[in-house]
Amino acid sequence: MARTQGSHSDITGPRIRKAALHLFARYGYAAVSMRQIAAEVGVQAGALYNYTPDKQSLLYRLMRDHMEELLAAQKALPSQDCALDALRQFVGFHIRFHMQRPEEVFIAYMELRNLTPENFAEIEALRRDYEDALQGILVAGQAEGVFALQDAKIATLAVIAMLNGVMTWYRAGGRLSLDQVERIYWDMVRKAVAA
Amino acid sequence: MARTQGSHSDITGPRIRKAALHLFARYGYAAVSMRQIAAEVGVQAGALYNYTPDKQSLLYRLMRDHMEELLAAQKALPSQDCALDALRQFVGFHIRFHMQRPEEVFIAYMELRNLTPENFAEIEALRRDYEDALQGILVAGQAEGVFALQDAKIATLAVIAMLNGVMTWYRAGGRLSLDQVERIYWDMVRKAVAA
DNA sequence: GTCTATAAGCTGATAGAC
DNA sequence: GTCTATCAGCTTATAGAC
Repeated sequence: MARTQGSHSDITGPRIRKAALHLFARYGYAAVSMRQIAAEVGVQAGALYNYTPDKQSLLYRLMRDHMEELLAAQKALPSQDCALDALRQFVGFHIRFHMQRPEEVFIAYMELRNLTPENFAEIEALRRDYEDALQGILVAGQAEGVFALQDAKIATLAVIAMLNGVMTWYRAGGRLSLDQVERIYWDMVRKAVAA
Repeated sequence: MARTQGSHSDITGPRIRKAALHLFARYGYAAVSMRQIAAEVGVQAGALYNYTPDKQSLLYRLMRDHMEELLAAQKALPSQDCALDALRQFVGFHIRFHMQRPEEVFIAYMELRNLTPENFAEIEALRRDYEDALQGILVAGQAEGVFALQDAKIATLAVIAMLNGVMTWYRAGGRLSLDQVERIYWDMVRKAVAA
């Protein structure tokens, strides 16, 4: 990957973020050096600082971009006539969106503690926005009488935790197709919150 | 915490592991140095190597001790007459055991990738033993006709993922008591696997 | 925009004095 | 069993040549 001198501002930036994404996901933010990232891209370490002020900003940008994409995609979902349909849609969306970005998802919740307090607060706010979308569905379902929950906030966190569990074991080409996984989880979520 | 010379083999070892536990849980294995651990204990860095051959072994021992305690406690649970009672007991046990050891639990699943392949395989085997205990309950319940699951293995992982979610938000002295938390989760788990 | 060279400091681990 | 001193190598980030 060693390269000679030249000007590549358009492509080096994305390549740096992609290399950081792979390496952070695999070895963890703290265990990865700027030199490793540079080597993966094929530049010297000093060149990275034309694209990021420091290592922390690299991590923050990866996490912020991911959370903003997640929120934008969730907000773009078609509205549904009833809470049950909305929940089914949310479960399917959540599983598929996260399965398509396993590295971003892994980083987004493994590396929270490596953010500065300021950056952490911003990522947390985005995460709460996303949780609130699900909580809104659950509360609406309670009002409709189709869901029965002892505590809507905990139910929200429990559903997300259950769905995120997929990431720890699912591998494309394994025993189950994505459609099957989606059906299995939907069955459990539906029953868990049912009246 | 600075100390003068002396012989303390009986207490220094546990103190080192406790310091490593706190620091690894807070900052992550890769971000914590042997000097930081030594400073927390009140010895010089070189002294640590009387108790551990290296940093990796310190992490491995913390994780192995935790998993073995978890398995021993789970195996010591009184046997139940029916799968529903066994599942209720398992849910209560899991929540309470994990809430009492938030740092060990956090390390046990955040630092898996920092284990050597050999150590990782051993911890994974213990984790699988624990999952198998829950899976046995779910399969027994299916045979009894009280549970209905599309896939027992995924249901096992989903229930554990949901319960582990407690760790991310529960704080002692918060809005809910441990008993309430237990009841809320039991309600959702029970319904999720119900026939 | 990338390079080389460097600053200033930290890392895990070891050797030998006491 | 703990200390001090040390090794060899790594770290993030910057300065200045090209």
